[in-house]
Amino acid sequence: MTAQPEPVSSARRIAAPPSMSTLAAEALREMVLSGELQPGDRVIENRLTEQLGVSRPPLREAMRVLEQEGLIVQVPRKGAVVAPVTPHDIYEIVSLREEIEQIAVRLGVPVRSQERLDRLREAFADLEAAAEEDGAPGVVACSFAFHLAIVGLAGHRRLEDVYRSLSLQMRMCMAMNRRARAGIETARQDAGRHRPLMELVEAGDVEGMAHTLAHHGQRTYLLSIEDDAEGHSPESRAWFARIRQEEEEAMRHDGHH
Amino acid sequence: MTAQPEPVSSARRIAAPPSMSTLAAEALREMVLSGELQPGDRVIENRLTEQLGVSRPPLREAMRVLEQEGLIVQVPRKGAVVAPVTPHDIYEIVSLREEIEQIAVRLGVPVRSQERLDRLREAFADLEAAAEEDGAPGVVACSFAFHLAIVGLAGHRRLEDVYRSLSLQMRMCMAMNRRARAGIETARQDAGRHRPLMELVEAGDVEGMAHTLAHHGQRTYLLSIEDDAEGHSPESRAWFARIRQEEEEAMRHDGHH
DNA sequence: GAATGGACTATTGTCTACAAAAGCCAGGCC
DNA sequence: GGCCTGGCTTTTGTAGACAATAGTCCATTC
Repeated sequence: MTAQPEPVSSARRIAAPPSMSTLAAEALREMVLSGELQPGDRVIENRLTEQLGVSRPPLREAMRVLEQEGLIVQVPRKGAVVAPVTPHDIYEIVSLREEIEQIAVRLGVPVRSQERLDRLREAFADLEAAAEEDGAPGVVACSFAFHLAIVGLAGHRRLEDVYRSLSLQMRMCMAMNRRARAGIETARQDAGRHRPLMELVEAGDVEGMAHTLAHHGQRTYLLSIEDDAEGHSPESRAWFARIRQEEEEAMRHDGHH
Repeated sequence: MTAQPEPVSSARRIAAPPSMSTLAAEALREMVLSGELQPGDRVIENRLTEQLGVSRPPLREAMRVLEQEGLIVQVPRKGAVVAPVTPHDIYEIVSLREEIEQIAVRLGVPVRSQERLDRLREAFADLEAAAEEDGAPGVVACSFAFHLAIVGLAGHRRLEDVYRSLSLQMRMCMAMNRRARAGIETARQDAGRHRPLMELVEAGDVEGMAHTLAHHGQRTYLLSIEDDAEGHSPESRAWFARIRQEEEEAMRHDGHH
């Protein structure tokens, strides 16, 4: 308490020196999310080391992280592939993601933490800016960031981590080539729905939030998937049927108004 | 078909050749769960390599996995420590764990998948056997396995993975020396409460399951923590207060009956 | 006597090299 | 002609060594 030998405390916090393994993880993640690597593609270690300019050990650590995030799967002596996604997987990802949103608004909206609200407002501003300027995939990232900030209202790190992981997986699904257009289109449609969400947050309307999120736009992208008969489970089939019905009802409602 | 140089085809499926990194992860996880390593303890790589008999690269991969599981935290150039747990962390772990149980029974109990029910019955049998035979920590592991099997009814891999991770963190908390006794004691108390749960599952009573799980015994162990003023957040404080009140009410109810 | 500077040690981050297993292709045998 | 079998290639798993950084301790100085 007598003397602090290091007065560089305020700027220090931000400057975290990123290790090679962390950088490799980010790069690999980006490759998956951008669609450069598609579900089912093999992930060869040697191939990537020269591509990313790192050695194999850090790359392997990065792959272990991606595996935990659900973006790739590793089979012990056979190698790794980008996680294939079946309709059942879509069901798991989206249903759990919605459940977590519900939990988060229930926990977080009533608290009204200024710090977290500011973070959300910032994400909202970014989203609106991105929606106006470029019609590019930047909107997708901002949309996910906005939703993440909503979940962040709860101040529940573990809840947020799970949500982040699921969002990554959902983005990976959207990057599958045949769906890509639908994904971006969905994001554009959603852009208009974010303002009502923001207003509900400001008003502290938990019920409204829960209801709006449950019928939020990112679902519409699911309708492009249903046809695939392969990889359905009984649960996923029933769930898709329910979603489709709800969406049709919502669209009919929109048409009538 | 002429001659099988390796007639071990049926047993093969089970015998997945575990790599050193996997073994290291299991060993390290066991050290944390048993309390040999306690929250806050530093995890030195060299120290562990000679202890576990593996080299550093696989050990580092193992640590990355444990980090994702929430059992250790790594700071870039400073090293790793066993994840410290504050009351707020306890709040996060237990509250999310309960939410997931609720989701799981809602999704899983009505399905009545024979395969998953058999798995649950097996876990229940193991638990009862362990409860009768040894009064040791084997009961704790079986109790967690039983709960995991309940969540498994949903057939929702991602839900199950999150639950598994949270259970590991909860076991780690229980391994903190001052709470250890309370943890095991709790497990013993719980043993008697598992049969009703099992019966509700067999009866397909979703509401009953949800209610019983919400007031299930593993909460009682939380009462031994509340005093710690350090590391509370507003959310955790309110939550602990609510739990304590509910538990007192339940105990009073038990006393009156 | 206390604070500051520097050197040292301990520890992490990374790379190259080696060993083993799995898949593949060609050649031979039935 | 088809299938097995042998070796070869590719790829993964692991080890040991080197480089760089952060923390620590001691000596020196005010």
